[in-house]
Amino acid sequence: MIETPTSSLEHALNPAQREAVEHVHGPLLVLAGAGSGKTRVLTARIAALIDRHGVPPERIFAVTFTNKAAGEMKQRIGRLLERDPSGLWIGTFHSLSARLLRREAELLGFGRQFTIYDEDDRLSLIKRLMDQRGHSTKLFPPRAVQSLISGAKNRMAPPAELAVGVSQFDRLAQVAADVYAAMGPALKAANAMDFDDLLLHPLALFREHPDRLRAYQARFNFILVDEFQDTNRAQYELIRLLGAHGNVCAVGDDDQSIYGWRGADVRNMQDFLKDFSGARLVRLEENYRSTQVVLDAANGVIAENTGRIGKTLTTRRSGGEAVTLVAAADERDEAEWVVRELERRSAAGDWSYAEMAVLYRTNAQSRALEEGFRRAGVPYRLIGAISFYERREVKDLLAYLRLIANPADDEAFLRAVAVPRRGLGDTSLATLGRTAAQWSKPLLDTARASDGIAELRPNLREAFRAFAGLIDGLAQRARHLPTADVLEQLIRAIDYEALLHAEGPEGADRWENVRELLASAANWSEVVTDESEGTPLERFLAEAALLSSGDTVVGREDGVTLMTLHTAKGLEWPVVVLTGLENGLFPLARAEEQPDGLEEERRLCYVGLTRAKDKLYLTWARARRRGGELRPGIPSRFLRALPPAILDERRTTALWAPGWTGGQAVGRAGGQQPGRRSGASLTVRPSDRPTEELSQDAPRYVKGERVRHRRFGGGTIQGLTGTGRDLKVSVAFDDVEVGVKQLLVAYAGLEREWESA
DNA sequence: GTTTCGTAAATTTTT
DNA sequence: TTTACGAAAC
Repeated sequence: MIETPTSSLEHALNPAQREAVEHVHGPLLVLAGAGSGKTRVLTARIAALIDRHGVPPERIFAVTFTNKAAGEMKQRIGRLLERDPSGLWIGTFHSLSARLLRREAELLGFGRQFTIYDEDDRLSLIKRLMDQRGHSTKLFPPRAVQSLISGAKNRMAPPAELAVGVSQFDRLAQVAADVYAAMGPALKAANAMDFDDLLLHPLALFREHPDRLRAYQARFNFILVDEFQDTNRAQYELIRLLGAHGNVCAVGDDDQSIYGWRGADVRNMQDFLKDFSGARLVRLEENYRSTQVVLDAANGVIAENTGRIGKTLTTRRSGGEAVTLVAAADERDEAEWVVRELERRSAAGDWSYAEMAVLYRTNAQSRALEEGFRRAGVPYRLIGAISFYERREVKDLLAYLRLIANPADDEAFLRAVAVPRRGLGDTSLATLGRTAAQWSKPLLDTARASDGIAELRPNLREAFRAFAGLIDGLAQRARHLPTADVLEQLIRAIDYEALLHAEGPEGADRWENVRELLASAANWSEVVTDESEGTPLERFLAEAALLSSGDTVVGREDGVTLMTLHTAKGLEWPVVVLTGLENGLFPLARAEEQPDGLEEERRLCYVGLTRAKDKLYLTWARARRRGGELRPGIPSRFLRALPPAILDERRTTALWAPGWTGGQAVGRAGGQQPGRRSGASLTVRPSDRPTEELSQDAPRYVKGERVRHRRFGGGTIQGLTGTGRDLKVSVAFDDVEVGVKQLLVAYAGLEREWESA
């Protein structure tokens, strides 16, 4: 990340940037191209508001895309001001809304101690509601139901609207509408809000209590929104309401809109100009990040999109190292090549590992990469794959804490009651659930009063009562003890350490995570803030629920960064490797089907390319294991959009080595490849072997391909089965006497006709 | 009849 | 890493 001299920051601003900083009153839309210094503008603007215009920090409402970005921005502002901007409201839409709602929950019929349901909680609630309401979870996948409901919420559409205009045969939409209608009351009964609710409830609050809207409008004199292209309609509405005074600065880039699948709507950028009349439009088109070569690559890709607002990015960094495009045999070979190359460049003193990032479309791809880095002993850090707070042991303990904070949290109850096993299984829990529904009480209350449940055997009633007693006792202590102490007592009470260690060697790692959780709980107890925004325990839980994936780092600080393209938004590195550039993976097959989806994938590719300052590597594999199956891959259509003049095309040695068969030879190559001397790859002139043609031998042998056998002669491949050593091909030989044969590739010694020719 | 435990299948991107 | 299913154990 670019470091700027602290005191003289504004001198470093170009005219457009300065205009964005100095336009203080009235609406402002900043169209900020990639790498055009928008973070710098935002921080300078906030610092100027406070320092030069005397705006108290607590009157500024600044929305960032991740909490990490908020933290960094706050630090930078602090450095500019040479003091801590305490009181400033800065964070994601979700965390700012949660903070606001904590103060106003009671007006909406929620308790102040409401909990935030994460994706898992919501899904399991949906499943339970479906069961309760007699909808088959087999016929109607809960995930599909959830995504319909979430989509409706993001559009601010009520349940009834979900089934409107839908064919009466579209049972899924009808089921979703029914579950959606039941979900509101269920969430309220559990005193819980899901991610979408965090955005919708403030709107309801402002609608039902105009005085609260006026109060917040009067409080937040200045509003800033980063990554505006990725806001959804509810978020836009929130800004429109809070920012009715017009002092709203929105910063975005329509070419970097990559969250359409979760309700983000680029139209918000055009609507801003309509809804905030007299809005000033500032374009930041000078890129300070990348070489011309990198920008040429990015522009080539994004130019294929239609309906762009349009802008021209320029850079003074003419030229630059060519973009290296690498064809690999499979994902393991791809990882190996990437690791070797990065190792080579690090050894050559070109860049340090911390200056390099490897990006991918799906989290599943991180595994092969991680293994490659580990095998080679090259340090790396993995961002966001599994959040700390998503680990089983952490979720188990957080479920207890949630239940202690909010006794109505049924999802927390169901998780906590199952760890450790208490002899209370599905049947008993279903009975408890039915009774709770009859009594209109949360599960914990029902468990406490389980003596009144005739259907339960006495020992089960006792087990429920004991569990409720445990929670009640801890809740009692939570009133005057710090969170960390409560957590410690809880761990002792359920003998969690022994439970983990009984799981074997893995349990020790898990126990380490528990200790880490204890440490972070201890940190939190120290922070003192306004009581109206919740107890330390409540804020600790909210923080855990709203942490973004980019906030969770595993590995060495000085290592190569590994993360998804989505997580990489807003970041930059001197060296960026984009992996898995194959049709069906990037762009994803599902997205390829609709034009909107494809355009969004293309923007995602643009985001990835523009993360690079100096050097881009692009890799694709001719075969890739997906879901245990080895599948052939062809180069991504995005690669065709790259200007040939800036490309340096290569293939890995594994692809050159004769006799390579599936994954088998890749392992062998890993041991003794003479790679490092010559850079582990050979340069191929594009004209010699067009990438389209190269794709045809993936994996090495592919259906329809011509091959030659020592004894049987020429033939055509009919099909492939198995992987690695067990890879079998069925070949229809030209000699009708021979006919169709099943051959084990590893032993058959087949040759490809074009190689032998 | 229940619970628990083993094995197998499945995952786009994330607040 | 959960979730789903089947079988053993209680």
